[in-house]
Amino acid sequence: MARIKTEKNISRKDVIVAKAAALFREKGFKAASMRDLAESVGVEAASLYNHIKSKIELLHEICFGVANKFMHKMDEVESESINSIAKVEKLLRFHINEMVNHYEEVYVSDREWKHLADPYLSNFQNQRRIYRKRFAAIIENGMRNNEIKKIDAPTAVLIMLHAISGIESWHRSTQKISAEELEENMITILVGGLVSK
Amino acid sequence: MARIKTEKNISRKDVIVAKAAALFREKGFKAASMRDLAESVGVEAASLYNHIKSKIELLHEICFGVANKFMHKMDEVESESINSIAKVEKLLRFHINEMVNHYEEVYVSDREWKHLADPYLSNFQNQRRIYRKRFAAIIENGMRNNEIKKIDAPTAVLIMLHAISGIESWHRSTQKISAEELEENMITILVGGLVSK
DNA sequence: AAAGTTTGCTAACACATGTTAGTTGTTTTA
DNA sequence: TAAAACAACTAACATGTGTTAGCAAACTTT
Repeated sequence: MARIKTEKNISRKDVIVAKAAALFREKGFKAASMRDLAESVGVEAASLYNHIKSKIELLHEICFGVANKFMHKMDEVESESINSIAKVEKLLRFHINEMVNHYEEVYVSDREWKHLADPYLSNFQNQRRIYRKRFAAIIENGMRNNEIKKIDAPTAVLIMLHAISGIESWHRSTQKISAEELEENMITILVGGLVSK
Repeated sequence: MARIKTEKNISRKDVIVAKAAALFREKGFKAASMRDLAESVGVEAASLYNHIKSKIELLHEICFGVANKFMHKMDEVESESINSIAKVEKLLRFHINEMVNHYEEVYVSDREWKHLADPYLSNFQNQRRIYRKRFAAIIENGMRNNEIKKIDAPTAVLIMLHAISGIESWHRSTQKISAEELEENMITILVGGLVSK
């Protein structure tokens, strides 16, 4: 009857959520079973329910944890007094770093949110829509200032966000360039494609 | 006992595969049940097995159908006598068009391939790896000719391919710009981020 | 050390899943 | 039009799923 090990300020639930993120990332939400998760936590499946309400709750935790983090960053960046390109770059670097350092959660939030059920589903979709609108607004502002070439801002946002989700392939690959190189390369290409020359 | 309707040169199996692609795209491979598929085809679940061997076979058909199409295009483009940027642009336009016009299949092939089982899984992953290497080789060639700025080619490939998969969001969105505008915007940003100025 | 609380276990349930067997109806072929 | 092939149906099975009930062990508090 070995207990789930915890460290200071990390609840057993947190441990389960983290393991769930890794598992959902690997197999997908639907394909990952509670028995799989239990094994990875080192416990019987039923025991998980002493800490969580349901499987879907794990997905809530992951998705909204990520969504909130990005929304807060957006608040922060919007309120800074820097030009639009700099704002875009700051957001991109944040996305890249999150994708590199909190791969599992971000990936799951990105790819598995469709398995959420209402009202969480609508809520999540709303947050996403709003986030992208705010991102697009920054780009449109940059276009008005002639920092950014004339393009469709929502399309630019979509390209950038999805491009970053490509870091998945970087993680998977065996001969990785360093995280710093990756970041600089991505910024070069993505921001380079935006600036008006 | 209404039969599955077919047109000339389209087998009942083709109809099922197409419906499966739509369903897998909507719900994900694991979450889509054979009973769901049967309903969408207009038949009982067991009847599907007169035309297909298994659920996973449907995924094979979709994934390798898409993979082969892209590989053939790569053959074609590689053998053309045009500069590297033009090759990249041609490939990108092909990707964009496939994603716009054969959304379901391409999306499923992109997102659901991990549910393949060996030996198909390894085979598919191999094809992907090879495709990306060939794409990266074109970019590296462009760098040697000073058409393309000095960047990590595999990273550039990864950005471009994932950026295009963002067309998913375009499909989902209510106020779409036209497919032509979408294509031009994507090319502007992606190719613009590559060219050395 | 006793009492209370937390966390684990085993067993089981209800249900959804992919798939097969056997049969009946429908088209195509001879 | 009879025979052969095809494609649909109903019924069922085996398996895997998320989850609950009830109990035992291990911490925590008093």
